[in-house]
Amino acid sequence: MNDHPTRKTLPRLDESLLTHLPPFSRLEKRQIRTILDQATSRRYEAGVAVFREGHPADRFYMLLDGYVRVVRITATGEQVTALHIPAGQLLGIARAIGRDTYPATAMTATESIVLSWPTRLWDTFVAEYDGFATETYKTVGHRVGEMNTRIVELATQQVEQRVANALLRLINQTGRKVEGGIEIDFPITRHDLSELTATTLHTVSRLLSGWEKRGLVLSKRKRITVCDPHALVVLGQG
Amino acid sequence: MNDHPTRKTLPRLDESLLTHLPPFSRLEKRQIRTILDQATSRRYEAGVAVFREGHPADRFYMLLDGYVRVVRITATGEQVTALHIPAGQLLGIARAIGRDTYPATAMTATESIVLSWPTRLWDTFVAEYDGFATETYKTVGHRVGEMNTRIVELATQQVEQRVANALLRLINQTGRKVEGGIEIDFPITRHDLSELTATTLHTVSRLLSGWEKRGLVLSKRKRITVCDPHALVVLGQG
DNA sequence: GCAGAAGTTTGCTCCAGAGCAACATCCGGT
DNA sequence: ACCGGATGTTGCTCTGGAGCAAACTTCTGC
Repeated sequence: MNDHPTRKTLPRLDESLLTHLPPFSRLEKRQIRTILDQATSRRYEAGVAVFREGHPADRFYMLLDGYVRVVRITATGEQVTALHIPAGQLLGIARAIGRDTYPATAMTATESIVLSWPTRLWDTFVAEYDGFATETYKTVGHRVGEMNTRIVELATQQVEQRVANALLRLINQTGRKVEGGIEIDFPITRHDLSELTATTLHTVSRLLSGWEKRGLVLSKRKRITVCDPHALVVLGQG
Repeated sequence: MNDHPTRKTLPRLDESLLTHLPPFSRLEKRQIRTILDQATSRRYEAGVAVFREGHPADRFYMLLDGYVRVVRITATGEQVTALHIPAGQLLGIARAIGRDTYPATAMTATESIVLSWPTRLWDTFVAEYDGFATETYKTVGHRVGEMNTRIVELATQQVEQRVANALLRLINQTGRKVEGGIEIDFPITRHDLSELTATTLHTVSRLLSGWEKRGLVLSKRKRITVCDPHALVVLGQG
């Protein structure tokens, strides 16, 4: 029963799922209906792969709910997180950038709901649906910008700055207001953060302890709340 | 006379300049003629900016001859090289990824010849010229892949491995066979190499000295020849 | 041919942060 | 309630490579 990535062809997907998402926002109800009828809906639990680096890119995806980490795995088995993707974005769009295999692995960070379509529909989507291509390429552009930023950070900043910045980015993308600050909306371990900032979980742990003593953050197991974002910004600038 | 970036509207550009370059290779002579007639040709000396990060992306470019470094400049003024672009590739294609400013600065590494078009022609190119969009997005995809690799390298490898890999990439992209090995085809300083690998020129210098003693490379001022690529590959794996 | 600039080499010191180890804490399953 | 496996904390050591300083070499312009 608890089949790992659960495939569920839901009775009928509601159009409102897509109408407000940028790649589809300019479309008519009828078009969205067609798109949804071609989609496969699937629920993944936390920590499983949606697709894997190097595999043929036979589907593309829209993350409806949850969070996905885009990771690369090195020859020695270490994982490096390249990107976090929040709900409402396309992923696995290798086809858009002329690749026929996925350039990285996508792992769910939380339980997630994902729609997907076979890649052969890609060209149809681009041709038929007004604004789809443009919005997709904006996403690509945004991710290129993020990657650029990551490179600069890795190249020039100290660990403390990188971790501070990573935390800020996470609360920006996925922050949820709680009493006492802004909490990262999904479970994240010290180890996850260390993969995101290219350091060790030990160093992350030490930094968080230090910040907690100074009242900048509040952290429990797999949970981090930022109490003083501004102080983190200052740290992040170095 | 020696006006820094020299603008030269050459008497007439020859069609053969573009016919064998991927974004244009499927086009007819007549179409290429039109494209060339709309282009501005310009020569840049080494070490000048073609366009700058953050400026409005009002033109897109094709590098006909030379090499260009794509760099980002940090708040503290350090430069980080994100990418090297060899002749025959498009650059400054912010428009393709939905951006209206350039996400990075492009600096010539050597004297270079560049064609450019106003960005408002972009949509026309995409619509009218078969294969143009596809090939462009392949380029984007390739660069995304490179950036990903850079991130992984920065996150997991030691300096020696990074420098070895950078050298290998350079000779792959721009290597010229000479007696005794493969030489990087443009002048490159220890400092350039350090910006490419996120280290200091001192460390690069030490590494090169060491490798030279072991017969792996041969380096003069601004010139590096790789004598034993295979040994570098081994070093690069760590 | 000379002066100054640009690029390179090398020695020395120092420290951020990795690596290792040991322990503490929490959580889920039976 | 208990056990075992994740997860988190903290102390200690050690080292890669940054930072600084000084000298050397090669170019460029006058």
